[in-house]
Order: sequence, then C-alpha cells, then structure tokens
Amino acid sequence: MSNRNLVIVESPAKAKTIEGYLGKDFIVKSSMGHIRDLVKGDKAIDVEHNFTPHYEISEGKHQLVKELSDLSKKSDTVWLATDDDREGESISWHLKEALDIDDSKIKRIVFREITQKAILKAIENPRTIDVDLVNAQQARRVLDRLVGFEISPVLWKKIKPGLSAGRVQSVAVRLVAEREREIEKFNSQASFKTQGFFKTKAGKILQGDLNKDYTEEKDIISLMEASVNAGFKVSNKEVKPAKRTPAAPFTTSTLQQEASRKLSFSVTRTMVLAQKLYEAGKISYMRTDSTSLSEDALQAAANQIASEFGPKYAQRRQFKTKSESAQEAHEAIRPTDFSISSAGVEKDEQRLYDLIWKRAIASQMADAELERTIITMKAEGNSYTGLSGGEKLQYQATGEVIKFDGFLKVYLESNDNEEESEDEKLLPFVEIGEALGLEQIKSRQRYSKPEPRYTEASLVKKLEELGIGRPSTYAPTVSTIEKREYVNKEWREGKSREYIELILKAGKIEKAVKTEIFGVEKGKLFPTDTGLIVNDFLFNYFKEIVDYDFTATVEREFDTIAQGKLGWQDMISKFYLPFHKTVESTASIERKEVNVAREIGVDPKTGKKITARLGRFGPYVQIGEQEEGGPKPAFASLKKEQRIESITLEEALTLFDLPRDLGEFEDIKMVVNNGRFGPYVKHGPAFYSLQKGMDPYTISTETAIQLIEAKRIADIEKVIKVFDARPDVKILNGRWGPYLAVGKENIKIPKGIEAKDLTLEKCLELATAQAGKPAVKKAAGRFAKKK
DNA sequence: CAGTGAGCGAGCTTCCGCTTGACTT
Repeated sequence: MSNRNLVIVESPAKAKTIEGYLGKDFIVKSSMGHIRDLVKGDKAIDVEHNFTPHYEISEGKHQLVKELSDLSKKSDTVWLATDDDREGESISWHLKEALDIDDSKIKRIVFREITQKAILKAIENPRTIDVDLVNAQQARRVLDRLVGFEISPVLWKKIKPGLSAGRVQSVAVRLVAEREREIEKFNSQASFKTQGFFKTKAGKILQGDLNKDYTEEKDIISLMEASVNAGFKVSNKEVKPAKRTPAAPFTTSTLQQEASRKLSFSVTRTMVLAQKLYEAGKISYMRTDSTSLSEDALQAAANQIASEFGPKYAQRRQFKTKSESAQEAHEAIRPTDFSISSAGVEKDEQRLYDLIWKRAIASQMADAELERTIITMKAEGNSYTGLSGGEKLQYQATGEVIKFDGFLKVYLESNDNEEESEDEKLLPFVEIGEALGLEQIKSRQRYSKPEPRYTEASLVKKLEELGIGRPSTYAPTVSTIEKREYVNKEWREGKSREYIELILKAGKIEKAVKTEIFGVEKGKLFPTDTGLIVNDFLFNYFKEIVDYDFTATVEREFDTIAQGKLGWQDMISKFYLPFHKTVESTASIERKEVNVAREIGVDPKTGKKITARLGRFGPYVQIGEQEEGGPKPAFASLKKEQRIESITLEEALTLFDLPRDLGEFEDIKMVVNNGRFGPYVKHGPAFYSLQKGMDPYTISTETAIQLIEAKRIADIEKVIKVFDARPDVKILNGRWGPYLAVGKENIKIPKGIEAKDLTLEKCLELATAQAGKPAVKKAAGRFAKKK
C-alpha cells in the first residue's frame, strides 16, 4: 500500500498532534531532532580542503533513518516540516541527503504554531530548502567544533586531562569567576539609614524615610538633637494614579527563572517536568525564545478570562520578544487548553503547570490600576539643614493602594532581589501643612552589598541577554560546567557582624550595638580553583573566544551567510587562520606559568615558604620546596570552601594540624584526619566518618568517643542473626533489606528465603555459590559511562 | 577505600544544537 504523503517533524509529540489535523492521507513521523552530525574525533573537518565537513548518521539513529527512508520511498510527497529556524532548516537538509529521495518529491513547509489553521496554511505554501540558511548552520556547527576541539586539548596538556572549553560554556564560567572576584574585592561600607515616626492630628503613626544617609555616628546624634524641638509638618502630599502591566508569557529562560525563584527548582528539574507536561499534551513546546501567542491561544485566553473573572479583566496583548538573538520558531509556553486550570501527575508537575497557566492568563489580562501617595515631612524652617552643607532634609512616605487589581488577581512576577517586597501600603490621612508630633527617630547602620552570586537560573538569564546559547542548551550548559567542576552549587552559612542602632525617643537618644547575620547563600554558583585557573588561561590566551561579544559578532556573520551575502567557508577561514596560530603558540607555554603556585607566606616554625597550588587531586598547600634527595615537604589539601587565591596564612597553617591525636579510648589511640571521602576518626583498625557539622580541626575527644559509640549502636541494630560457630558469618540489615555477610563478602539473599530462617549450612552454601561473583554488578551501559 | 602532589609514556577525554531513549538491583 502506498502512503500519499509523509510529513516529518522534529518532535514525536508534535507528530501526534499534527496527524490529528491532517487526516488519513498523511502519515506524520518525527526525526527526534538532528539525525546526522559531524563525525567523531578530529577528522570531521578537512581544514586543508576548504573546511569540508564530514557528516555521519548519529549513534542510535540508524534504525530511525531507515524507517523514514522506507516510508519516503513509498510516498508521493515528502513534507519536511522541521522547525522554522537555522537548525530546523539544517535538519531538513540532512534528511534530504540521508533519506536519498528524489528532489521532485520533496516539499519544505514551516509553521510557528501547532494549530490546524497554521498547518493547513503551511501545506498550501510549500517552498524549497533554503541553502543559505543551511550554510549558516554549517558555519555555526563547524566553528563550535573547531573552537571546542582545538582549545580543549590545550587545557589537557597545560592544566588537567578531561577539561573542556567552548564558545558557550567558557563564557558561562567567566561570568561566575568574575562575579566571585568582584565580591572578594568588594569593600562593604556601612551607612546610617534613618526613619522618622510621626503622630498625625488624628493620632495615627506616619512613618517616613530620611532622604540622606550618613556614615558618621556623630552626624546622626546632631540630627537627633536638632530634631527634638524642630516642629515637623506635612510639607507636601501628592496623589498620583499609576499602573502595572503584566509580564509576557514564558519563554524557556523566564520559565527557568520563575521556577527557580518561586518553586526552587534547578533548571534541569524545570525542563524535565515541562517535558512531561508537553508529552502529556498539557502545554505548548517548552524550548522556545518567543513570547508571542497564536490567534487561537489569544482567543481561548480571552474567553477563559471573561468567564472566570469577567470581561473587564480581559485585555488582548501580543508581546515583542526582547532578545535580539531569538529565532522564534515556536509560540511562548502556554497551556494547550486554558480552561484546564490544573494538570500534571506529580505534585511538582502540577505546581509548574499552575505557574505556566497563571503567567499565560495574566499576560492577557488588564493592567492593575493603582493610586500612589507620596507624603513629605519637614521640620519648620528647616532648622537643622545646616548639618551638612545646607541640603534640604526631609522624610518621605510612599503608599500604594490598588484601585483595580487586573492581572494581579492571578499572578505577580517575582524578582531576584528578595528584600524588595512591594506590598500594598496604606498611609494615614493627613493634610498639607498639618503639624506632626515626633514619636521617634530610628537610625541603623546598613552595609552596602556587592552584586549577588549567580544562581543557575540567573546565569541563564545573563547568557540569554548576551545572546549566548539556545533554549535547548541552557540547562545542559549549566550541567556541563558543574560536571567539569568549574563551578559548584553551594549552600553557605552566613557570618555575623555588628551594627549600631540609635533611637531618639521622648527626647533621649539610646545607642545599641547589635549583631546581624550576613552572606547566607542558598544554592548559588561558586567557581572552583579549576574554574578560576581555566578562566584565567582562556582570558590570557583566547581573549576573543571568551569575549562577551564573541557570539553576537559571529551571529551577525551567520545572518549575512543566511542572506546569501557571504560564503560560509570564507567566514570560517577568516576566523580559523589566526585562531589556529594562537592554538599553536600555546605549545611553548610552561605548565607552571598557567598553574601558578601562590605564595601565601612564611611558616613561623621553619621559616620556609608556604605555597598553594592546584594538584592532580585538587588544591593543596605545601611547606617549602622538594630538594634533591631531601625529605618530602609537608602537604595538606584545602578545605572545600577554601580557594587558592584567597586562603590566608593562618588558615593554611591550621591545615597542617592533621592528623591530630585525640588521646586514648578503651586503651586504643584515636586519631582524626582528612580522607579521600572526607574527615574520619581512626580507632585501632576501625574508621568512623565525621558527621555533618563536625570539623576535624576542632573536634574534641568527647565528641569522637560519642561518634564511635553511636556507630556501634547503629551496627548492633543492623545485626539480624549471628552464628556462634562462625563469627565471620552474619545476617545484616542493609539499606535495601537483609543481606548475608561472610567475611568481607556481601551476598544477596535470594527471593523466597526468609532471612530469619537461614541456617549456617544454607548461608555457607549461598557463599560458595556466590564465590567470585561481585555482590553488586556494576551498572552497565551509558549510565556507567556518565560517571 | 582512609595517600597523593613531578614528568614520562600508551590511549583516552573535548564542542553546540536538535530531540527522547530505558541497563536491572
């Protein structure tokens, strides 16, 4: 039987939907993304022969390509309906090449929304494959391979095997590294923020902020003294209408940001959950850079809003996509059916759907109308304005009242700055000129803060602003730099510091010194020593590649190629020749130049230099140099939160305090040390890992004994059965249930046998049957490779 | 499991973008 029409799209979920729109003359299949890619290794691009790329069918795609090929041979027309962007055009071209079909049978169609109208319209307007656009993709692909596969081996030689560099990931690392250094350099300044509390004629309290910050305590004292009999008045009152406008519906990047802020999801978790909702047909495609909605969606949202909230809440809006690099091959992320307000299997899926629904609905709702009131309060005749140069000191109170909630009924976008909450604030009624009683003036020191460290999501936001990376790669890029250990996602406890608080009340000034916790970090990205060293190296030798504008610059050239005004090989050739020279020039760089040992200071005991450096097994400090034939110098690994470039001499010295003697327990020596798997206490032949919060440098003998005793109790609770005749044979309770331990071998108890009923004979029988076989097989396949 | 940290050598690693698979304890 012959199928008249074969349609090929990229995603199977999309294929299913479209098949429903097209009827039985059409069979719709998916390519599952790219089907061919550059061959593996360094022979993919023939640099000598005008950068000729060599492609092959990707691993695991042979079966699929064969199926598509067979189907296409049986069809009269093959509709290549891959995405309407650079990569999509390329997939169509690769399909044409790989399926080996007659050109006359091929039609290329595009649509940017999955609606019946859009698909049918596309079928009526087929075109041919846009070779210029395909060439722009080839240039992108070849450039990325050349950059990645020429720089990475330099890192293996000069820094550490297995490292990587690339147009996208290296900029991501640079952002995190530079932010960390800004924070380290940041000089936090304290200044006094002052609030006045005044009593109105009607007896209510009106609170306002002083329009000047002082750094000196004496200025605040003078101000307070001058305020006692100053005579405050309402000097002005302004009431202005204001409005707030809803945010655009989600793109991939804004979805990741909001899910991170409101639901604390990692960017990967957000994408996994969104994928499930998409496959279940609940939301539109989740990898998109567009904020626009289809006509159908606009209508459906308007209907939903009118019926749920009333027609005056509906306001049709189409949002312009902000980012210049957007290719807009899909709609914004939205529910497929606005009348379904809850969807998803797991709890987190439901929460994500709820967020998507609200954001999309709110985007089509009316503005919120507010009334903003600003009241200023001044002392009569400005009696104390002479304090510092004669500027006008005044207090200001701002209040906001919502007159019409509009979209706020449904959704309010959060922001990265946690402290700025925009709650509705109602001010007491006052009249201009009204005299105010002074209740109190409160002034406290606040410290200035550096720009915050990136979260995964705020890093994605920054990358998108720079036009670096694509919706499909944001989450994988973050994972890559984490996997390479260039950055770590960390939780850190804060430190405490003192601040001064001055209060003027009933004519008296009281001073208090209080403490606050600052610098608490939750799931923020910190660069590692490797990340910092690799970044410095790339910045010194491959400045162009890690330049924040590099991608934007090459994107402009890709666009010129897509317009047919520039040959892709010409562009690559112009880039490659100087680039390759730089790569070659790195051969003469000494490893020591790249991985510089930092001098921390001098050991007071020996007078030898203490240095810090990145070693094969991580960062370490060392006392003195290795002399020929001499003894080995003392080494110590850095603690997890320490960095080579910021560790102090004092901190370094304590690192040499290990191993530390903890005295004796039960007549056996106890020693605490740092092991490969963390700090431990060794007691005779037994090892005890330190628990969270215990520090090997400070742990006391008592705590160590408690640790040992607690572990023994836990071990006793593990034992189900022992045999007097053979003390080496035990039945123990493990994490996944009971198991048999014979000597050092752990043996699985077969199904159907009750652990309690096992006899010694049966145990030994199981042990011999198990001999030689590992108790737990190593995980096979690609999951093992990942590690 | 509970040190090591240099450099040599075999043969390995690595890019960015599209998209969803499913080893067996």
